[in-house]
Amino acid sequence: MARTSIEEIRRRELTDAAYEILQEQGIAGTTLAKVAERAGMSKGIVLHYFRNKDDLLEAVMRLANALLRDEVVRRMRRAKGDRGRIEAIVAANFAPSFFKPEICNAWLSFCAEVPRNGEFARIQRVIHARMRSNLMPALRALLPAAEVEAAAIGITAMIDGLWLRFGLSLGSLTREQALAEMDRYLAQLLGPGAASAV
Amino acid sequence: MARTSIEEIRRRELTDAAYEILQEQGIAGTTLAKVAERAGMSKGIVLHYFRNKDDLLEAVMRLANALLRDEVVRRMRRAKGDRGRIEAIVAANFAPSFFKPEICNAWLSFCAEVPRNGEFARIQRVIHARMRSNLMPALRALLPAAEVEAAAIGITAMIDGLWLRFGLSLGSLTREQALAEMDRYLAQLLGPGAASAV
DNA sequence: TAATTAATTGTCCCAGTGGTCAATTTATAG
DNA sequence: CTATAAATTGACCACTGGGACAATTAATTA
Repeated sequence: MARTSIEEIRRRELTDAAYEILQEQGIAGTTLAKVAERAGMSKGIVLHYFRNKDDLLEAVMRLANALLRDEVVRRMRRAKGDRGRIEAIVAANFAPSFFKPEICNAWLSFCAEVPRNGEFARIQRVIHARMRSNLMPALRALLPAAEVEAAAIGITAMIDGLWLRFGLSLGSLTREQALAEMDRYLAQLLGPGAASAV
Repeated sequence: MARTSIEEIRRRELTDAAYEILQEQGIAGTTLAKVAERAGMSKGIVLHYFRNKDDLLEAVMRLANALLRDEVVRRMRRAKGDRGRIEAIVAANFAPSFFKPEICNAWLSFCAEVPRNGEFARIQRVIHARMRSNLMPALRALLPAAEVEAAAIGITAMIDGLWLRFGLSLGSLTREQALAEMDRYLAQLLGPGAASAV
């Protein structure tokens, strides 16, 4: 059993609480006091475990990022073949446990601050880079070299676009529609493939 | 010559100033004091012409929206044929005067608040609805009925996704790449068409 | 048990914010 | 020129939020 220090536990509890509040209330609404209350602790403790508010928010984004990364990894392990790997990546991004309006809102709040927060920007770059490096090998195996780059951009853009629309227009875009749209796009790009398991 | 009241002038000056600050500093950074200073007025005057901060921000979003709408209208007028109309809509969304990181940041700040601001949500719905109603007639003329809906979602998602990526990953995605990506997508969707003029 | 360290609390502070308002300046009209 | 209305200012207020910190409590260790 892994030894878990109090510090690790508290940081995780506070990060979880902050993630919840962020989803509900956005960055401005994510107040140290609210986070502390949600976590059932005093406000003072928050700044005992995090240098400042930005530090806490960074932890939140790393958490959200890790959650997505794990989902992708889990599905890629099960995937068969290059096409299967790409479908796994897509499916992970639209997994029911992630593809929720509240989570989209959290990402959106985060993205909106990227231009003014160097560390946020760094995390963002890491996320993009990972997505890309997950996609590329399979795309290289499936497409002529000249098309690989454009395909990678296209897939990520389509994912992001559907997320955005999903998060904003409550109810007017369903998860099923989003998945169908991705399938359709992949079919155009890579030719018809097996129906992806959800 | 249209009679322009002082009130109209001031509101526009303040809205312009707020739009600038929003692009640079996000919603939280868009302070009444900063807006007033940028517009060369006193802080008091801002709340003389706008009920409150949200009211001002709404005006900003309506301005940004109007700027995009005008660009779309202008290009659609020049467009020939259904395919041309769709290309015009796309081209408008990527026009050099709009497709700028700062403007993307402003939109992002706005989108991030949509879930918590009813009026923002309303404006957002209007924008989506207009985009859709611009697209639909041409798509209906070009595609089998069963594909129209998915095509509309796909095009808007691709546009949004490219915008998002463009705004966030400074420099790693160029306007040219984004346009190429859209052309490619439209070609897949509607078959090869004339190279769209920029 | 005593001493030391770690965890946690609650208070205090201060800068900054949106918002109000009476006072003042400027324009308009009689 | 005067009176009235409109435009504009700047001082002021209440409040909130992030952050600092001394004090307290709980846990460890000797």
